[in-house]
Amino acid sequence: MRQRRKETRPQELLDAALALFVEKGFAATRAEEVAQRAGVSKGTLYLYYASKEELFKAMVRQNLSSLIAEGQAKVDSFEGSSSELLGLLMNTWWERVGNTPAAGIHKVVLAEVRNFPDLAQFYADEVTQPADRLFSSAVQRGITRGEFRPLPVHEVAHALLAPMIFLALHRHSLGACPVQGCADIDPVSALRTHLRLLLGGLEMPAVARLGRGVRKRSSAT
Amino acid sequence: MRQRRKETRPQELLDAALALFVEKGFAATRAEEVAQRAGVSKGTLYLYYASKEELFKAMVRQNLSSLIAEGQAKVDSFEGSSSELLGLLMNTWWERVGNTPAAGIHKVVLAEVRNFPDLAQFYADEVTQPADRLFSSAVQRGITRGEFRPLPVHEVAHALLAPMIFLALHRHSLGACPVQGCADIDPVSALRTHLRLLLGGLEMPAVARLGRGVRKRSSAT
DNA sequence: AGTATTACTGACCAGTTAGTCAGTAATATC
DNA sequence: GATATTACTGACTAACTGGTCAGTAATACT
Repeated sequence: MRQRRKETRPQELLDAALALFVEKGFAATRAEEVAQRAGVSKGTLYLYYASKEELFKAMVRQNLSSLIAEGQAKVDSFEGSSSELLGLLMNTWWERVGNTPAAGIHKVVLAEVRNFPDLAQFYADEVTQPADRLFSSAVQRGITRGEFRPLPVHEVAHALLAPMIFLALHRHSLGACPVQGCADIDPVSALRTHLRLLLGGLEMPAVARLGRGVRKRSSAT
Repeated sequence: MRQRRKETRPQELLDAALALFVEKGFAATRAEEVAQRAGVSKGTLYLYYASKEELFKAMVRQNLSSLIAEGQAKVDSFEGSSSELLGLLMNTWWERVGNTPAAGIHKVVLAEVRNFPDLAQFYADEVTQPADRLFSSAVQRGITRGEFRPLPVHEVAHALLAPMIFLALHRHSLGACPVQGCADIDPVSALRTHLRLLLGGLEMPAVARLGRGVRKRSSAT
């Protein structure tokens, strides 16, 4: 039985698109499949979105753009220590992105931007750069307040983000496959270990904070 | 002019396959394209490899399997400190994998295993698990010798590997696209910062090594 | 030179899919 | 109830691709 529900179609199509694009990738997902999952015909899909690519962009905006803005606001108004801020950011990211289907968007973009050049600029403007600003500003805050050593901000942000995103990528690729002999790691525990390791190298040594000079560490310069 | 060069065809096909699979992905690369790049016709490609999938597997073996075995040998026979070993491993990985087209293989697998389930088990057996063993054994060595804190080995290995692989992934996706306003980071410098951060959290504090008790660090447990 | 062997070719087959549009039926208006 | 509007449908088009195989030509052998 045919239904007319102009208001709810876009959202239903975006939900279907997220699930299928993440599972199968952009090119390998058929437009008709998205339509079917949303309970409409292919023609209806093209009534709401001009092309598969526009559907994808709309889906990215819905799932990532708002979250990043929210996180930036959190950084700008945070009151506690910068180590706590980093922990909060990481946990929030994991709950709101890493542990949801949205994390799979990274996988799709990573894999297919080179085949769809238009998506590159879109994703850089809409996701990559705002996310980088977000984490970099949190690190910069720690350095400015004398809590963190004066390391290169972007590189530290990279070291923070990379294992999280990597973990998320894994869950949507090899981690989602039934593979023998591959012991899965617990994400939450891994992130805790990761943060602990990084803070060890990032925080000012206690001695330096007391003004008694910097302890010589590893041979790395 | 037609040529008969039975001996060199497989290598030429593998080289072409690596370049094209990395650039365009597995599904999006046409068999005929690989053949053309190798200077033969599509029929010849199928003379040497039974299917596109077998071609891909052969290409992975050629480019990754030998390197991992070599690295494992290096770990097993290493003499210096474990921090130096980690530095050596990371630099070697970057020179031999991260900074070569081979790094792009990760991207392809990450993106497409779910559409080609056979590849999952293959890649886990041939690459993921050996590589994990390699890095884990280096971390375990440090813990056993009392140089590193007794943290979860696999999770530390993950924190080590992830930013490297992530960097390599980036160079073969968004990093390869002409995008406005995206300041690229210097890989070598980023890896140095990364190792420095991790060793900060990984190495035993100097006080503990002298047997004067463990200094309390961050609030993380 | 003539013959046998085989590396190589490319037209072809069967199967796929983004996007279109003429037509259908569910609602709104009178 | 009749008419107008429009959300929705699905057959269709045009273009593409993994894999095949009958045939071709380069080399090896006699």
